[in-house]
Amino acid sequence: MTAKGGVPEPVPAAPELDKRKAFILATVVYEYVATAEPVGSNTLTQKYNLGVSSATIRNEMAELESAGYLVQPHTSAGRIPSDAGYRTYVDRLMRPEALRTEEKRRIRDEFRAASRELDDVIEQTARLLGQLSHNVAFMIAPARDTQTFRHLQLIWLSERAGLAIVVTSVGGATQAPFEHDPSVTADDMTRASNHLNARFAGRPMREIAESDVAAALAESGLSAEAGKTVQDAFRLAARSQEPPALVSTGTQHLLDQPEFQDLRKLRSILRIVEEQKTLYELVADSMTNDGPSVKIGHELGSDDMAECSVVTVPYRFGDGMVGLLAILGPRRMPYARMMALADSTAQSLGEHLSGADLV
Amino acid sequence: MTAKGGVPEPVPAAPELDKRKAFILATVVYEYVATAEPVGSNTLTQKYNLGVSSATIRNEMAELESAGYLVQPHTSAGRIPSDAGYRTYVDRLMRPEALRTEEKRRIRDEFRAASRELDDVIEQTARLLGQLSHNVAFMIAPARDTQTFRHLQLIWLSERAGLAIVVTSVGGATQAPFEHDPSVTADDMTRASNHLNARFAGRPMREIAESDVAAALAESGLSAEAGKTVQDAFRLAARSQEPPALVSTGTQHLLDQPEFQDLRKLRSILRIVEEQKTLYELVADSMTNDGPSVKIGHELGSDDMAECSVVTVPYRFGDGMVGLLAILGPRRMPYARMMALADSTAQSLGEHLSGADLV
DNA sequence: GTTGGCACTCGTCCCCAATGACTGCTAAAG
DNA sequence: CTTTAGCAGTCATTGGGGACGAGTGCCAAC
Repeated sequence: MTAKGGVPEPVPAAPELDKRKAFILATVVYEYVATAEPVGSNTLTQKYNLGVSSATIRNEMAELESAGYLVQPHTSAGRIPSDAGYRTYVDRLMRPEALRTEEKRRIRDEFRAASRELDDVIEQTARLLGQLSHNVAFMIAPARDTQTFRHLQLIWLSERAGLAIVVTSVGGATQAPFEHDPSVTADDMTRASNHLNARFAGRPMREIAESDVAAALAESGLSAEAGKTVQDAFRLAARSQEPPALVSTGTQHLLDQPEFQDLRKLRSILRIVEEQKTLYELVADSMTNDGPSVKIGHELGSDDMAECSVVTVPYRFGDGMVGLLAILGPRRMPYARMMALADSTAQSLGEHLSGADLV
Repeated sequence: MTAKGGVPEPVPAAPELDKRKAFILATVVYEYVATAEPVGSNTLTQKYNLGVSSATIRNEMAELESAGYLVQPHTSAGRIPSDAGYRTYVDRLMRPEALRTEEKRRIRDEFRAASRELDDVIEQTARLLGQLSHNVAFMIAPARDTQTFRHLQLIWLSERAGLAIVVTSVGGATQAPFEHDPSVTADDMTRASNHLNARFAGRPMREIAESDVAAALAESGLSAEAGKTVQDAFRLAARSQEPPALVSTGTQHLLDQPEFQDLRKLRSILRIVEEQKTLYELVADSMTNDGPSVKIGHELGSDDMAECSVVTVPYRFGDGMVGLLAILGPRRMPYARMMALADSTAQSLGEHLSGADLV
């Protein structure tokens, strides 16, 4: 009941699946992931030491199919896992994988030489993950509202117009232009922004409500006009870059996958990857999870992505900032390894970002 | 000697090609671009009114082949244009196309609603051009050194560290972190930066040499230490974002082209598009050209791109700022139309960017 | 210089038979 | 009640072979 050829498959407890069914399901997933060919009862008995004949396996597989874990591409083919099959495999059957110490070190080393600018780090991490996973990798920058407010700076470019710059704990500065009524003096506005800085510096952006800003400005004793202008400038600069930047790499790896030789499927996936908004929506909810999450096939909620899976891991750093790192590939992906890669990378990224005095 | 079916082809003067050869070459390019099928002598005599028999055309085509303008994919196929054939077509044979007024207006209208932030405008333009051209479109942001310096702002984030922000005429602000020796007071540095602002505001970045900055800081009478710190901060902030940002869209359109059904070709192209650096190098030299430029097949200097062509148009705005807009597609592309699209888009983009008070 | 005619090449298409990888079922054995 | 061997049946894949046809080059005649 242990694997003979290839990597051994574990046989964990699984409620409604008896031990043998669980082993068969796990082995079908493992074999299909490795070969991309539907798995038949003979392959199973020949490559793995099951102790029973192929006829028995056939019966078991038929039951696994009617229970929804396996499907047959066509009558005379072997079985491949369904979404539910993969799901069970990921949740309960597979042996979680840890990277070898050497691999972990290689990843950590990649960050040693990394840039100190958040945008660059994120882009470089995406490239690294694309290379390591041989899949599409993409990164979502930490949402603005998980960052800490540091400074609002008003820069005068002309009599009536200027640039408002909001500096947060990472991710550098975002800016928005503002104009102001001549009745408001630059001096007033500078004092108003100083007041805001004193009052809110070090606070997480999400805690700085519009009403608080208004109240703070009102109590500063400055004219309502000046307060209003500063408040508008602050809001615009704080809100820019939303939704957060998304960078993706490695689309060329999709072409290596036998399931994407069909160009129609490939095209719709490419379109979604390019249209960053859709991609963002597919995984945004995983940002609040802890550790690696997996979405398999239709779980992604898009027919175009039905043949894909996505592994995501949030990366955290500093004081509660959180972004998302993701691997997108065919549903038939080595989940344990992808999760380990993503997890280690998120870990190293988080350490790098926390340790550094980032821009 | 004029076209019968389809759009008529022009018959311009062409030194070593007599009128008939020129017409045949132009027609082969036109027909091949339209159908993606090698063009034979019969197709030509049937679809176009040549006044001679197919045998004569065969003789002419054989000569065009030995002169290097046409090639035969295999013995029993028609001819397709070579790089040189396309080149001659583009330079001397094709009738330049202008967009219909209605199309031009549609493009102009797209910009009416466009963002005021340069990065957003560039991204939106890339998407627009991808859609219009049904090809890959990419944009190179205006090089930093074509921009005008407006303001250097030092922001204090702690006792010894801060953020230097350089605001230029467009493209918003770029920033770099700096640290300073405690012996230098913040006040000194602020005065130093004020001095720089007074001295250089409104000057093109490329004219502000390191030595000028050093000289200006020296003559300001501030300590060498303060001057040095400010100079470093300025240099770093000014140099960030180099090479300029590149955004691309429309890779999915490549999949529609019959020449890229072969996934090997597709993969290497996708890799290059993703690796923005290579793409940048392929076309960077066209930035100084005036109006549309075309690079055909091997002219791109990359074997991987041998089946592609790129149409580029610089877009100019403000006081000498220049970026690049490009369409990348199969060598078999409707050059006149692509050039017209790119040109009109660059025009509208330039107008939008010049007219607006951009961030 | 042009043309019609002709033999020749060669990629494409389609049909069809052979193959073989599976299955499900059944009846017998454990 | 479970397991197994055996067997008939299904069906995608493969490869051969012939027909097709598009297109060429060449040549002799105009």
